[in-house]
Amino acid sequence: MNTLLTADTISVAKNLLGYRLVHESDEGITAGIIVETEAYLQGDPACHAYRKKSVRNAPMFGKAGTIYVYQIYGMHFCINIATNQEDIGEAVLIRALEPTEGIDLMAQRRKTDSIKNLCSGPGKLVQAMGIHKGMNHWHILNSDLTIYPPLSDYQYSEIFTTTRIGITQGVDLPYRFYLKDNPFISRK
DNA sequence: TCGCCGATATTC
DNA sequence: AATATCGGCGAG
Repeated sequence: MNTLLTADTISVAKNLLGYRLVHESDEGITAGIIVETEAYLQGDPACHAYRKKSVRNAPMFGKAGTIYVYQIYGMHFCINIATNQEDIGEAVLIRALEPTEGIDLMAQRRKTDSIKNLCSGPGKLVQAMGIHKGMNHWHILNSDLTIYPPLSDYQYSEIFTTTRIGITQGVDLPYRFYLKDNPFISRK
């Protein structure tokens, strides 16, 4: 578990696929399998930590496993997990989950009955899981929000690699990873 | 089903 | 002025 997060960011982004993200909230437990991630690296113009450390991107410079929650477009939130060594501003964006537990609660939070629409996007999964800004700077291995290795009987297909979604810089970098044929990713 | 567009706050 | 998004809308 330790080396999972301290490895280079590309490896972490790939290795997190299949892991389970679990949130034990006051409203109940929700959980899902990570099926889509993106890597954001040093020297990458799309990375929030590209220029310098700031109040917003500070969690990216935390030790591996530090949670980075930020607001986007004024109305949505996304969650990242910091990677690499402390003071290196890199992270993995969680983009989609395959819902496994607390689906009723997720549906209630998301105001939809479509399972495929619960966690198929970075803003969606944050809402469905009850992830909030207060988790910023927490650590993923020491929080109500945590990760567990894939269940022994969970078989997933190979990892596909593409360019990232929704960015206007670093558009050619192959830093998006998802499980082939998984119906819960953010886009085809 | 696809593509366009507005919402809305924080950062640059 | 730009943004690591989403849901609603209208056209096909």
